[in-house]
Amino acid sequence: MSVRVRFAPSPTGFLHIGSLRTALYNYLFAKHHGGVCVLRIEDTDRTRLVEGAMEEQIESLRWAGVVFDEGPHVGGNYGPYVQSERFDLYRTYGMQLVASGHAYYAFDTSEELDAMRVRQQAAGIAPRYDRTTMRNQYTLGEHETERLLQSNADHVIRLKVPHTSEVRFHDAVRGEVTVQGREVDDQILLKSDGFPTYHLANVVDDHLMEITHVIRAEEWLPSTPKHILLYEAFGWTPPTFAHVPLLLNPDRTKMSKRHGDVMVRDFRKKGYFPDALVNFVSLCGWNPGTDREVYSMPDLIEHFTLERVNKAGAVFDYKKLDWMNGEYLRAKDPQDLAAMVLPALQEAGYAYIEPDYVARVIGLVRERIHFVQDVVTFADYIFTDVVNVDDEYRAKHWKPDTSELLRALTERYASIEQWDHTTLNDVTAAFATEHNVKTGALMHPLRVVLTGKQVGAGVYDTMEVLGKERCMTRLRNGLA
RNA sequence: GCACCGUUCGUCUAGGGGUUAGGACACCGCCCUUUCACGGCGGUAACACGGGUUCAAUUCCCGUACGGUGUACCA
Repeated sequence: MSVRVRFAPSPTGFLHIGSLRTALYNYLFAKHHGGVCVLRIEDTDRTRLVEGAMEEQIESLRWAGVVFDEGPHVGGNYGPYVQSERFDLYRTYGMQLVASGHAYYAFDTSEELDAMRVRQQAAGIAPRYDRTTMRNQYTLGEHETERLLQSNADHVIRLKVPHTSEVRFHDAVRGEVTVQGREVDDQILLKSDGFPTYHLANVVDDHLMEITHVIRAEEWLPSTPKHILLYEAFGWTPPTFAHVPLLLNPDRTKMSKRHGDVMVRDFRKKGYFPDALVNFVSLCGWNPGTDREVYSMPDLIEHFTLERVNKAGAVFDYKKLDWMNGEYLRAKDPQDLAAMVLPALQEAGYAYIEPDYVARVIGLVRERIHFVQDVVTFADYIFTDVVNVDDEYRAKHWKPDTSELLRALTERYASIEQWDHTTLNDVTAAFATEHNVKTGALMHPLRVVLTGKQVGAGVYDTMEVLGKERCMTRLRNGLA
């Protein structure tokens, strides 16, 4: 049987970085096995819907390179792929369970349920729905139940958990997991608004869509027994489950926005490359067992296996991500990078600059920056002729005879025809020797006048990119 | 509280009955370099604890501790 997996986000906000990783693992697993990756939107909570969230999540996933074979945006033979469009289905299957005695009607109000939990906590017992004392078809009896249903009383349908059973399943990441039936709550399957809960919708859809492997975050592990029980109640074969570890904050709690950016769009906006982000995030909780750190999407697909997914949560290391992004920055074609940074240059107010020239600038400084768009501020003195001088830096290197020396050097430069690194180096070195000064006494002042900044690429390389004319102008103006 | 899951350098991780416990990020030092980076070399730094099993345990088993997740008419 060929592999079919799904990523099933809820459209309640922007795509979380942890969700991206879950989606990625699903995608990698599917592609590794030549299978199908499905996108399904779980919008059964009508109160938490956020308009545009589905589109944003799909866009973030597309940006990251996670592509789906089936989904609301691409179609497929198992649709619809949005749960609210499958509404009737869940009621049908829920009623089937009532008919077979695996589920039942309950009429409790939320106040009554709250009171029940308060009582249970006071008594020191685990808060779980008490089938024997609450208002449901068992305590109310057939007639009263029927009467309430006839009168359109608010009601839900709950799973009748066999409390004497033992639920056992094999998790591809964690091995055998066993839970006592008495620990499992009589979960609501159909809410009073007629929509299914995650648990019902999830099981029905995974079955109907012929999902073979459910790869999801560890937070789902505790409710998996409910799902297993549902498969059993329906008489269906459950898929293979794989609960992947969580992405964590530095304090090891579930990764949240309290500790930094967590939305994929935030990373995108900050200038991370999608391939770098994907590379990094795939290695949080999974490892191919080699010393290699850099993997392209095809590499990841080739090497990914569930067996090598870790059990423990992974703290998200922003610093290492930055390093990874730098690796990609240095490996990419400057021409491509130039195209990416053009809008930022325009936004910064600089006149149009030829992409070829921008590419040269990027080649000049990319060892020193983490993000492409850093070039805009890092090398601002190349995009404009306004040089903002770092006074402290100038004071440190500007000696009494510096101005005179530089004036003489400038006139020497005037005669240079081959304005490149080698010539500049030779001419400057010869000049230093003639005047009996160290080259350092020349280099720093040159940097001050030409760039204004202490930090930057090599002076000769910078001069080469700047060009003779602009260098001469800056030197003459700067020494006037 | 209860249930489930987890625990190798600060972080991501490799390893697995006998290893000098390996790599990466970060940090420190040196080299390269007239800056800062990049790169190269080197360094600091880890098997949570206690019992077993075994000739031998970081590795297997059991406890404990600590941590996380879950415990909704949310997903």
